[in-house]
Amino acid sequence: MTTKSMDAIMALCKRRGFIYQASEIYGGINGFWDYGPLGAQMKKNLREAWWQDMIMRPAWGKAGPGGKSVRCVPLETRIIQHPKVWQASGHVGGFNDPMVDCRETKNRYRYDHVSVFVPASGDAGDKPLFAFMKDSASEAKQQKKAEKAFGQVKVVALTTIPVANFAKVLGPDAEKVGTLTEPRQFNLMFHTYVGATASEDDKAYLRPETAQGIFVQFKNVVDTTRVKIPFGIGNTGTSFRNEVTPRNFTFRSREFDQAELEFFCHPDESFEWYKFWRDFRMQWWQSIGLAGENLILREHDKDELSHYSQGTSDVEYRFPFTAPGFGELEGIAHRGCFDLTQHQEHSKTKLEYFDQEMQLKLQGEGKSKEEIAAKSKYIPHCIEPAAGLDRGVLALLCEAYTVDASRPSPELMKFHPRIAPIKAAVFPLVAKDGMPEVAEKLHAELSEKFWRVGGVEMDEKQSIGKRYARMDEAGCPFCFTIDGETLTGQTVTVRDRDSGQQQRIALDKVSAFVSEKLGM
RNA sequence: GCGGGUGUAGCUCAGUGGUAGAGCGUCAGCCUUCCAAGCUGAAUGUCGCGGGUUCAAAUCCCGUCGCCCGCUCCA
Repeated sequence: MTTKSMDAIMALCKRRGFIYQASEIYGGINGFWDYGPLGAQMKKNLREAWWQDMIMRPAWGKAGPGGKSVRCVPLETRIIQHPKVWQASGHVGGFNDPMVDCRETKNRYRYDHVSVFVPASGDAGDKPLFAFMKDSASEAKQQKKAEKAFGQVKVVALTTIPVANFAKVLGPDAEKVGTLTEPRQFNLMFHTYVGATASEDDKAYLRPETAQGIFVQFKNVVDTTRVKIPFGIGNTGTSFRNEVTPRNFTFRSREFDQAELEFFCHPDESFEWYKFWRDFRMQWWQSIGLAGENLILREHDKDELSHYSQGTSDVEYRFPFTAPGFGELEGIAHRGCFDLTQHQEHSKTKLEYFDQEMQLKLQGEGKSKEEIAAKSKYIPHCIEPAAGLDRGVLALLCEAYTVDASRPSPELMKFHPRIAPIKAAVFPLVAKDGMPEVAEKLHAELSEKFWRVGGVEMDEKQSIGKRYARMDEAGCPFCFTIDGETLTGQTVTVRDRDSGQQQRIALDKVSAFVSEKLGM
């Protein structure tokens, strides 16, 4: 396997209008990317495919565990939620830790975890202060040095030492003094202010994930839509994370779109549903063009799991910049009842589900009242397939990018027809002899039929080779050419993008041909 | 955040102090009966941005921003 050139992919994305740097004419802004005309359509196609296959006809109509039908409903929740949402979810608590870096060793430490040996008497004079991490190798080493320097020592927290005195501090693993940076906040959530006065009381966050909106509206959906467990709620939209290091083209962007499903089920069935969604999500990515060995499903090890999770898998793609490793496209997590329980506690609102079917079933089985009550009223467990749409687009771009030196136009994008932003193109072989008129008519017919799913192009300029080449880079799967035979025999050639092969089909069968290839 | 690299036309890049260039692409015309073909012509740049040195800066200096690579981080 040869690794594709990320530089070449990025150049093509710019050149053909898939992806532009955000705010480029102002010098760009780190971690943000815009989509050009082809990229915007392509990303829309990906989102539509997700919406169709996860909400409108979940899992392609497959039956779930126990032969149960899979029902999902859509939801659209806001980027800005009540700040308490993020306290309940754990995002506020988990990511507010100030850190200090060591310029010498490149180590990074939690500011409030660093301790320091100082002289028991107080004044260290011009001798250094010895920082260390409790229960690490640095503790004994620094203690020895400190006792040699001061005799009696005591331990204080680094937080008690003025930053101005950091110049005298010897970092835990450092050889030279004064290598620790001032403490810096690493808060992955974006802040904003709600209301024009923008005081601290108005502080709010831009969501770091779309999932919490689903949990927050879980009760409303249950109360107003007649859904019954098991069922899913899908939510797509933009999320924000202040990534420490945005890197690798759009892979780690600070603003990105997610497509998340929360599938709620009875705790006893949750593991079966987890496996169901895990396996389907893998098949789904394969179905839209990530069919090769670059896509893997990776089950997390036990020690990687969150404390509440009974299982997590990642769908991972081998990007050119991760190869030979893989990068995450989607995580499928068994989240237990963690999120609903958290929101129930923080909001003081009952988020239990009353399962009448379960009650009737248990009654029929003659179970005790206590058991029936316990088993038919519960906080549902939740399976979360959470996909990154921008990462999906990036993986599809990387997978599609192909260089074939034997072709007159070596670079082409082998998009799956469902994802391709341009679905078909119509060319008159030469711009005369009545061919443009026929082409225009066919173009109008195809546009009429397919405008909902993507572009249909018509091009009569320049040589036929250039026109094919342009469509290759845009990833258009089929080009139809009107030639002399069209005028006499009512047939056209259809050129397959990936093979360059042509076949003749009847002019009046072109529309049906495209429909079939698009699976419509 | 640290270290290294880099930034000139849409793309790839040349240009080491003295009039901003090439190839490709794009556009127009001609030609052209199937693969970036040929001919002619055209448009496109605050040389990433800001400051400084200089008679003169794409070029030297300082700062800054973006991108790439490595480290670090990544609920």
